[in-house]
Amino acid sequence: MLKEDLVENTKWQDEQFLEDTAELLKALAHPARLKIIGYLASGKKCVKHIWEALDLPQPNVSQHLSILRNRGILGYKREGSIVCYYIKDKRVLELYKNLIQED
Amino acid sequence: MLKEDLVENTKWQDEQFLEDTAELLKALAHPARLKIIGYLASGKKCVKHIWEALDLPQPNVSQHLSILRNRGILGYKREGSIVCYYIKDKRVLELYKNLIQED
DNA sequence: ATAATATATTCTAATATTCTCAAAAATAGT
DNA sequence: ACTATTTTTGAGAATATTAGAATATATTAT
Repeated sequence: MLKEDLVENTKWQDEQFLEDTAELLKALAHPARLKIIGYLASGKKCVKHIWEALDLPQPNVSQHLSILRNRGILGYKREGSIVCYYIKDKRVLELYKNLIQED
Repeated sequence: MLKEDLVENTKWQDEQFLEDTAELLKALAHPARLKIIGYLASGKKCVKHIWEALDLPQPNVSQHLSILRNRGILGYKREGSIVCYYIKDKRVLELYKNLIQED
């Protein structure tokens, strides 16, 4: 993206974009939810593995998963008695990559 | 960034990274503050121009500016009787570019 | 049907965020 | 010093978010 594009860009005038983007960022703006994203960045994982790996109480993780799921950030698939989550929103993966960049 | 890097990446285990990043995202996760970032993306602007351009009450904008300033996202410079703000944190500009990308 | 395992939902108390309005600083010009 | 302009700060109520406990649901095996 060129600097000119940024100067001429008028996305910030689009209230719908602002609201949607703020919602997206709000969903990500929590240590536990970022942790979930980071853990899922390497691929689909089931709920039990998630809360065990993250060392957080199961209901708490479940709440955060539902927030991320409801905002369309995560997708899930039931596989028998277990449920596996994955990052559905590609933009979020890009954002996360951006965030872990050292600079 | 290669996919392997994402698989092997362990940033999500770094509690300090999680907290700092969540703070950063929380600061951005508001329509008015995103609007400010978008407006400033094209360069330094003074406060009056900001709240006029954004069509928001002046004290409200000032509060949002102080949030962004206190988190080190914005810098400012007094020029006589007016104060001008600019995006200081380069990561935020990168993030914003990422967010306005159509996909 | 019952038990065991895996996951989700609901409620509550504590805390944080948000907006609005009023008042207070800071600066410049007269 | 007085006034106008610009910007910041504070108090208040309204709303939202959070963790944690208790409970509920779904699936599988016996």
